[in-house]
Amino acid sequence: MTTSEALHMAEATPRDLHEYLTTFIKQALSTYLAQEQIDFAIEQLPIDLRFSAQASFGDYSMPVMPWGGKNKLARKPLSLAEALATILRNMQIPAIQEITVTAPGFLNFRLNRPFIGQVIIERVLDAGADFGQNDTGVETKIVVEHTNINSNKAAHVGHLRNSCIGDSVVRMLRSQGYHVEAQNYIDDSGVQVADVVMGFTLLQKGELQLPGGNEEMPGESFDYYCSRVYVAVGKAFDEAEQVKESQPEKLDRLKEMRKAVLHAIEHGSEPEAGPDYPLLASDISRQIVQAHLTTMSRLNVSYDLLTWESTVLRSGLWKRTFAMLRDRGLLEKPETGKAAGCWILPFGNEEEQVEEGDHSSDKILVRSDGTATYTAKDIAYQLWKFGLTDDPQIGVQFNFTPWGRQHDGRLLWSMQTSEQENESRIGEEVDPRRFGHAKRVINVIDVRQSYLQQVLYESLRRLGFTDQADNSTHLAYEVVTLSAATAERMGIDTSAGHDFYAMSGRKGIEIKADDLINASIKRMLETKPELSAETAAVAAASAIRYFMIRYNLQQVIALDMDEALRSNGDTGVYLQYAYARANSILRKLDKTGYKLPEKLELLPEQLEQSEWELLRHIDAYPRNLAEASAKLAPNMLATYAYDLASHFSDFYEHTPPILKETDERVKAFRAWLVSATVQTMGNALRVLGFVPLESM
RNA sequence: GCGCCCAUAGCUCAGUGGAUAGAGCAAGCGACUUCUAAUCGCUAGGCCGCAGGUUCGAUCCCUGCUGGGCGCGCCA
Repeated sequence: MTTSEALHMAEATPRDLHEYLTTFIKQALSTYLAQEQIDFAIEQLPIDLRFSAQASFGDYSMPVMPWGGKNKLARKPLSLAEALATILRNMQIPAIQEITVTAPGFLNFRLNRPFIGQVIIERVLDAGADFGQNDTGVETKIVVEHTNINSNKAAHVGHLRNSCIGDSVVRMLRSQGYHVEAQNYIDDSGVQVADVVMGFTLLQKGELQLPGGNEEMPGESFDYYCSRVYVAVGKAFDEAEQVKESQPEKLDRLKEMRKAVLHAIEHGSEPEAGPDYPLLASDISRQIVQAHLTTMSRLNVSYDLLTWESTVLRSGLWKRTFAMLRDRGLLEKPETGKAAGCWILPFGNEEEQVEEGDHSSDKILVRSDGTATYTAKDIAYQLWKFGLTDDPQIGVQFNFTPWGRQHDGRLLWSMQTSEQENESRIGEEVDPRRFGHAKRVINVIDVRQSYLQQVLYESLRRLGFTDQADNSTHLAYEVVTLSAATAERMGIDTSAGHDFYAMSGRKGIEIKADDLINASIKRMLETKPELSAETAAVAAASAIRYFMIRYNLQQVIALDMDEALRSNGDTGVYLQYAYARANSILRKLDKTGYKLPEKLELLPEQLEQSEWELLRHIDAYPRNLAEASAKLAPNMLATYAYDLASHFSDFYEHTPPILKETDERVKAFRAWLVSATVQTMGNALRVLGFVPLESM
């Protein structure tokens, strides 16, 4: 086999070893079926090719036991495997060195490693930054909604899990060619914002005291300050609740005020007297959102569009959606019972009458005071994401204005009502069809809102939008809690002896996102004091992003500070370190004046086990990325990247320094291999949302 | 009560209808005059929660049970 023949193979071969071997297995199988005169559809036989469990078996193995059954080929697995092995051997495939059969029916392939290695390296370096990219999703638009923090307080680590998952999913889908729009939906018209607005008003009247002082503390950011205000208002409610027997007027006053603020925010109208709540609320929200965006940018998270709950309301989108729901007879307005005077979406089974006091599964969309619930607004928003609100029956239009340029150069847009035109508009008209109009919508929201998401999709279904309902995905993830050790260190009562303790933003029991990031940067600098501030920040971001996505989405994370800040072992820092080491080799080679040969020459006849392991993991990147993306499972990609880094470390430790290599063929091969590793690692890290560090 | 999720090494977690269940941390031992030791090697550590069932084969699928978490609000 000459180099040119090998190159020709590279073009002719499918994208990876898996596909390459699968092709031959199918050929052999069809030969076998003809030989044995068996009439059976090959597609019915699963080809379960994988890395061999042990190196002694081979490089790739496949069980044929599932094919032997009575309703399949009705053959003994072992003899079936033997027969296939014979056929495959006769095919004289140059890339396959040896085919063996082991009990109870495995077909094992040992490959011609130098030959395969050459093809793999060639393929990676040809593709470059595109290695792993896929065009499956081209011309399909997906909206991914994530982050979604109430605009009333600082982000905490729970929000970080959301944004890290969301941003990783966005990047994975983009790697598969999808046109992805990342939307950050701001709940700026709910009770939480109202409470902070109340807090500011009460502070002004001198009716509220904040622990730590009523003013912003030196160096305190606005979102942190609002967190204190929010907690203080929550406490005021709690205290009023406790004395409601003796002083009922205290609680009544607070509730009255909250109601007034909520109404004002929802309608956006200026009050005839008293404070301008809507203006205050909008001012607070904008500042807090900017603070959240700054926090997220520290983790390299960015968005395409900000959407606002208040905009959904004030544009009339909810009103029109409500009319549509009502006109189609989907809503009810009970005159008695718990939901008297509300507009509800009925979900209860009419056959079995719910007992008084029992829970009803009906969902209230409009409260008896006429205000809309979160779910209601979310239905309208979901319709818009699919472009369904272009329907003349709804026909609500929005304006889109630039919010600002993000840290990565991506322009962030903000959705506004068509009346808000006078805000800083720059330049030309923006086609409103540019946003939304998705084929598929993915909502990254924690698992506690599963029922609400179901209601949402069921509403679409009842409106007749069944395709859209089917194309809506609730990407549910479990919450972040505090480990017992970390909770105890924060002064939380841990006498109950639980393994973990839930956070509570309302009570101020939480770890704030920026505090975690700052602590991580500090730890990086303690570990390696010579690091630049920028490198430490990137390493810290990698550590946190990795920590937030390495778990199954169904896994509750009990955040432990020691664990989250660790910078060795199975961490994001390890990935960066491996990448930096690989880059260092290339730098040093370059410094010594070494130039990689233009063409990849024949590889050494024998490859080290560590070289081979690294090669086949590189080869498997596109397949792993595609699978992780299809399953919306960032943790799968994290695991892949860790394995790759780990195999590189193994190679690094177990082969002599390339710089001192005297055998030119070996030196060239290893240099090429490091190059391919750098390319693959770098590509994977970017999909994970890391900024790859060439040195650290 | 009803519904959803989780249970794998001391701890935190991967894992797959298939061969001897894997990492990291912690513990013990060892490797820096050698391309970055934020690394690597070795040792030790497992009724894969329990009991049935399906299967040639189950840690994985099904049923029941136990323990834990979450949801069931005119909050979001």
